[in-house]
Amino acid sequence: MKKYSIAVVDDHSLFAKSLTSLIDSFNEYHVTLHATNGQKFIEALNENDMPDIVLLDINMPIMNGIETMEWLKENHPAQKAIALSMDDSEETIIKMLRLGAKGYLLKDIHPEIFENALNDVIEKGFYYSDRITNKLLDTIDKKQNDDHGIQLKDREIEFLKLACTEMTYKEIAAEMFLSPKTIDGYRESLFEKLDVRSRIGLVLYGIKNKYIEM
Amino acid sequence: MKKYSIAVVDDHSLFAKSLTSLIDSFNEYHVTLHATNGQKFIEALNENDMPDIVLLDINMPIMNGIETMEWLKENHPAQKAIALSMDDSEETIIKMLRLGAKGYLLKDIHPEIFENALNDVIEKGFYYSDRITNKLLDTIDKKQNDDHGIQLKDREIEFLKLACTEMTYKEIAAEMFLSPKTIDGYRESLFEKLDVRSRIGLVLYGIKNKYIEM
DNA sequence: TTAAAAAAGGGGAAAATAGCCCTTTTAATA
DNA sequence: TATTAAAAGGGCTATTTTCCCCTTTTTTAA
Repeated sequence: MKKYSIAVVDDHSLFAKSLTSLIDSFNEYHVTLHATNGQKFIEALNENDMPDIVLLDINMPIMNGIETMEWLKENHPAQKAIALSMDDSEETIIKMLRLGAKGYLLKDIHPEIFENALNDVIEKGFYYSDRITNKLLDTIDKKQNDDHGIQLKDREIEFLKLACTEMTYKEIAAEMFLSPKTIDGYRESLFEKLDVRSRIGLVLYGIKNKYIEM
Repeated sequence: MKKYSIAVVDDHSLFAKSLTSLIDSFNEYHVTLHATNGQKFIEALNENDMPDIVLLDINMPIMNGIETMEWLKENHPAQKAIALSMDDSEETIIKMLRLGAKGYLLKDIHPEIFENALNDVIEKGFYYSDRITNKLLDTIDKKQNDDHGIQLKDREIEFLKLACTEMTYKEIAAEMFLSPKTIDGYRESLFEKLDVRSRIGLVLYGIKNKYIEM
């Protein structure tokens, strides 16, 4: 019986190695490739012998899971990949699924369910857990209007960055060569767009989404 | 040859199971006990047959690694335990080592080094990695700077955390069962202490100094 | 035990922030 | 070119934040 081949792309060596042991203990699977980031994964790929499933961690140095998924979509659109992450933020999940991930597993999943997930992806082409589905439903409720993700314009981003400092809006207006009233417009429109109710909310959003470095 | 026994205490089932596979593949070690939190670990312990090493995750529901370590120190002071965590915050490391952990491993450690660490703990009684040592040195530097200034009291920290949300001060006062005027006192005193001029400054300070997780 | 300090609370006012509805200017494109 | 959408700006008001100076209560330490 031919075993299905799995590639493990994860920078947490201990986890990756351990996961490999586990997968190799399954009857129908074995790990044929291991890389610590997307870049190394791509370099190690043999175009003529692609793995049946790629297990892709999201947070990795150099080339992360999202970038790797983008590359896969571009270069090997038929490649099956499952995102495997600690990160259950809606935004990340959506990004990965949009890019064609066949499933999104949280790292605290039970080993038996993990094996089921592999089976499902091989047999049915996808695996979506309850938890991920619920996360998505939450997201739909929260922001059904911006279904292509929140795109901030350059000028808005500039304002957001300044709003994340101790400057008053008046000072920000001077800095941006705009009237305080215009700044007030940016503020209102961002409050609406980002679903926050105070400047603190802007700051938290800015930091969470890496518009400002700490 | 007798194998050394290892207990794995970790709520991330997939990781725990995988790690078990890995350890069982080592010549000198095998996993004899697995629990998903400290409570279950303690219940499962056989007083007459303690494991040679306990691998203890920090972040777990119900009873976390620190609490479990406290219990071990109290009840089995000779028990060897290694903290195993994603969390490389100085505070946590220090807490665990003070409680008698024989080592502190980050989950992205290399499998070979992991085996070495187990060997060291068995043979020498401890294992400290470069990275952890450096973290501790960093902390010593920081503490020295803090000495003539910034150490926040519990109640101040509680306030700071709430100030880093979209709550108004009035709402924070209600949350902390204090008068808004008292909250105003905390605010003024923190502004002074942290050298900031607006609530935004508090938020930035709180995030920079990891009083709140993002 | 008593003095000092820290924590809790208050009055009042100026500045900043937030919410709503509106007009003018500029840019985009059909 | 005419139409439209977006960007910039204004007026007004309510709430929140910030600041300064003050009293009472509780803890801490000499």
